[in-house]
Amino acid sequence: METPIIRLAVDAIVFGYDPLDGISVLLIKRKYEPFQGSWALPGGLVLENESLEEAVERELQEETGVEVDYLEQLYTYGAVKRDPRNRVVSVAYYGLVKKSDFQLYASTDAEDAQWFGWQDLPELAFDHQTILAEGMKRIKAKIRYEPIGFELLDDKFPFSELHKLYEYVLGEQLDRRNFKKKFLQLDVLDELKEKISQGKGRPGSLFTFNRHRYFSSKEKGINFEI
Amino acid sequence: METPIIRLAVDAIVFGYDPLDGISVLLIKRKYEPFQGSWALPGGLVLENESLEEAVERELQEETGVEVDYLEQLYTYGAVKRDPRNRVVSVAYYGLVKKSDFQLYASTDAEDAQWFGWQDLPELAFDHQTILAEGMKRIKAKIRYEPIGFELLDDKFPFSELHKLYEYVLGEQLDRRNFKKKFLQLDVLDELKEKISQGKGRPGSLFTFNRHRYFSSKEKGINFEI
DNA sequence: TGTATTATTGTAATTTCAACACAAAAGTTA
DNA sequence: TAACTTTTGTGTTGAAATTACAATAATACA
Repeated sequence: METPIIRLAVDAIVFGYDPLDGISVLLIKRKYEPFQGSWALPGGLVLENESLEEAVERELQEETGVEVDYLEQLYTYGAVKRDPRNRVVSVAYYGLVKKSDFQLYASTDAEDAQWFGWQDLPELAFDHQTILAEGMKRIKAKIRYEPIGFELLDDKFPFSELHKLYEYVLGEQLDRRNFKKKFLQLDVLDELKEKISQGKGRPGSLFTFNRHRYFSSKEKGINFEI
Repeated sequence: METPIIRLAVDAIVFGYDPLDGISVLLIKRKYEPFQGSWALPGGLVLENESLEEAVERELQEETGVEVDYLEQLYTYGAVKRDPRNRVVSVAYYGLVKKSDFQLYASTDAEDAQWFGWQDLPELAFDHQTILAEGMKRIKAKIRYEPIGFELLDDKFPFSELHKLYEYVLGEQLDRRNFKKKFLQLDVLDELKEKISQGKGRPGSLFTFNRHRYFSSKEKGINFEI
């Protein structure tokens, strides 16, 4: 029997955050058929001598100029007819970035690259709608038991920023006082002496995420949960 | 640029259960190089006109004669050198079966197929050790928030069986009374009039899992959690 | 200087949960 | 057939976590 010809691709959901607009998703406008002119997740074929993660990073760099701080595998989509022309199996990843860190540009296979508010997404090519829906589900679940939120914030941040981020991601209101109490109990934040004034109002202390304490308490089997 | 040649495979972790031995894993002994004679997860290359799930089911049937009741994707392994000879990316799945439902047989690419107690596993070929470790982690997490345990029990079962199963999978003691209280609160079990006597002791009622009630409460956003 | 705005801290009421005790219904023993 | 062992069924309780809610402090701005 001949080796079957199956092409292997990666697709990436990049969640970007900034304190004003909340969570956005990075999409590209396709330059070629199929689905020419449609919006789609960035991605492309995996090369023979690169790992899946390397493929994602390369494609993101080529198509949009973005480098992710955090990347995790989501799911692999293998329906026979998901690509109308060839058999393409795609491994989907999702990544997190601070939106302000990048200036988008489009090149190679993309005609355009743009952020879309996650309440306000266009129709997508292929089965990318499904992939994205799954990704949104995953990040909502994940942020409750892994401290991935810090990938989206500056190194030092006032508590209100963290609070706002969680409300954006989970799409619900969280009592400010209880949220803070709960989070501080996890003992993974350091409060700095510095205060920051954001416009008017009483200035808040800045906090940093203490990775070291997080990992050592994780080793001890204490698990993060919000 | 030429289309890269990457082979796509599937591997399956099959967890089998019976009330005496607890959880076991189905392994095959490899007939051919590489890793000839080693134990490995059942699996093989995906054909051009079948989905990933179909590939898993076909390979399991061919190599071991087992049909799974429940199948779920685990993770995709794509390190460049995970197969010493060619570039093979493998999508790993895990499945659940009642061990008593099958008589194992080996054929095609397998020299032998056998159940191994999950405390008592041999060395495995390729990166299958890693895959299996991930699978065990996943099932432990999953059984706490999805009612997958019922795939491993008979249609009607005394409560003690369910309790024992959870203790096997989680590897820890669970207070019988609290476990039962918690489980009944989920309101997905029906208690039958029938009793069953298992040796000595007071006979217990038989229960069944009410799929319908489970799915409709899931739709309402009520989530299962033990 | 007063007012609007945001941050910080506290506490009482409620809910949840783990630990435990005991009764009921069988088989086992003598 | 009575005493004992094993297993199931049901309930109680105290500690801990969660929730709801309000008063005070520190700044910007007019």
